[in-house]
Amino acid sequence: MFTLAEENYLKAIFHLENDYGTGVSTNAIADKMDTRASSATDMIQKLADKKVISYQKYKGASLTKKGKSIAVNIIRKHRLWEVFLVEKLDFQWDEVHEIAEQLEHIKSDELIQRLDLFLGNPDFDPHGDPIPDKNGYIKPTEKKLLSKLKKNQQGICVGVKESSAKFLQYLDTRKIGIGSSIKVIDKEDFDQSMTIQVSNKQFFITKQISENLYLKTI
Amino acid sequence: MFTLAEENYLKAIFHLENDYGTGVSTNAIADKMDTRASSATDMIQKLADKKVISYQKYKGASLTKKGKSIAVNIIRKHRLWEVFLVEKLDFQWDEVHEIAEQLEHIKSDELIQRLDLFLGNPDFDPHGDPIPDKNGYIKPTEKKLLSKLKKNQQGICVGVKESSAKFLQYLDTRKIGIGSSIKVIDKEDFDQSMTIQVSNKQFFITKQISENLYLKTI
DNA sequence: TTTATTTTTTAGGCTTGTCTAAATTTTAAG
DNA sequence: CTTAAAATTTAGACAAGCCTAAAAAATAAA
Ligand SMILES: [Mn+2]
Ligand SMILES: [Mn+2]
Ligand SMILES: [Mn+2]
Ligand SMILES: [Mn+2]
Repeated sequence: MFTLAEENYLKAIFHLENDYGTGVSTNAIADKMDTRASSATDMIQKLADKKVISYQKYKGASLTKKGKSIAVNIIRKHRLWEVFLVEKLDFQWDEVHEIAEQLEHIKSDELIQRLDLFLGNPDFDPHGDPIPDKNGYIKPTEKKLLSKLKKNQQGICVGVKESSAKFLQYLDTRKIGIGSSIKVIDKEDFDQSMTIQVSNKQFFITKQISENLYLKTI
Repeated sequence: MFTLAEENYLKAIFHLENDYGTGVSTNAIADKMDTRASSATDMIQKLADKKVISYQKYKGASLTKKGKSIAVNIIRKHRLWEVFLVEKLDFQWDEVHEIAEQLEHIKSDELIQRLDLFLGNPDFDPHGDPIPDKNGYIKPTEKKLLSKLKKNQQGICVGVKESSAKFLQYLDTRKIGIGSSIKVIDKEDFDQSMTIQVSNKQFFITKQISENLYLKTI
């Protein structure tokens, strides 16, 4: 059985490997966990002892099959609970992450299986992130950052890269959400800023925004 | 803010004061928490420092107003989650306690308020225990142990004193649940055993059973 | 290819919550 | 009232997770 801290480290390593490739540095882990490098080293050594990561001194860490499976299961729980909070309890998408951070550690396979059923076996969480199935399989989806689109291209918003409350609230003010149709009206070469159209309204966004919105192009 | 361990001790002290009166002994607490007396003493001292119990060396502990309020809130959360598990996820009443023991520590007032609403502001949990309202008020209900009934008296089962999975499963085999109508057909003076009737079936129960079933007499 | 900088690990400490063993206090017996 | 037993507290230790400061290794610069 794994402690809350261990589970959080495994999840962090999973996301880091996902985002930046295999072999995660001590500093990267410490950064993500908001702890000191020495604390990260301690935990890395413990996780290596438990065979959930492979690790050689100074060479970074990678999840083993077992470690990955644990991490994915936590992510599955996190995302299912987020769906519950939004779909059943009417929370907004910017309010659910912190609560799901707690709920993801509740230990009961039966609970998650029943929750999944209760929610109608959803494929995505409120932020557009895919929900791994009970075997840990994550269906690959083709999605593209808005920043990669050229003038006159368009698509449907299917996810956010950043999912901080701040960013999500910004999107709310612009009426952008999962399912929104977005078209690039104009793109500035110099700073990658864009004018986009969202349901007959046009406005200006910076690169920082377009780099955090995933679209499915049509 | 209170740690998980602190919350569990507060809850234990609340239940002990409820069951056996004010001023709870170190041993009683250690017993309920399944720890050693020395560990209980450590925690008692910490909780006294935090002003959530009043305590004098060798004299036992009692919850302060603040401590009681924290304890009741945890119990509220526990019971609401139990309702959720049974009503929404179709768990049996003997399967929910352990999961609720975890869920009761999730920290979010908003979550509990919304959960309460989602469940239709239930008054009782699946074991017949009252759910404190958000101000910590517990509506007093008149209920009587089956063991107190005399021959030919009857009532409706409104709760269980013991709520171990074992006991609940025993009740299931006899088709006894919340709402069941129970009549005392015969009572043996010597050992307090009874013959009872539950929906046109009669059977024999020991004192140990009748002392753990709450009825509302009619 | 040395030297300087950055990254990582180690050493030693702290807090929480637990334990065993021993000391102390209270309560029960004689 | 004195002694024995039971309850409670204290002392000292340990694991988990974190920290700071210092040492060691890897990487970058000169
Ligand atoms: Mn989240
Ligand atoms: Mn999410
Ligand atoms: Mn319960
Ligand atoms: Mn209950």
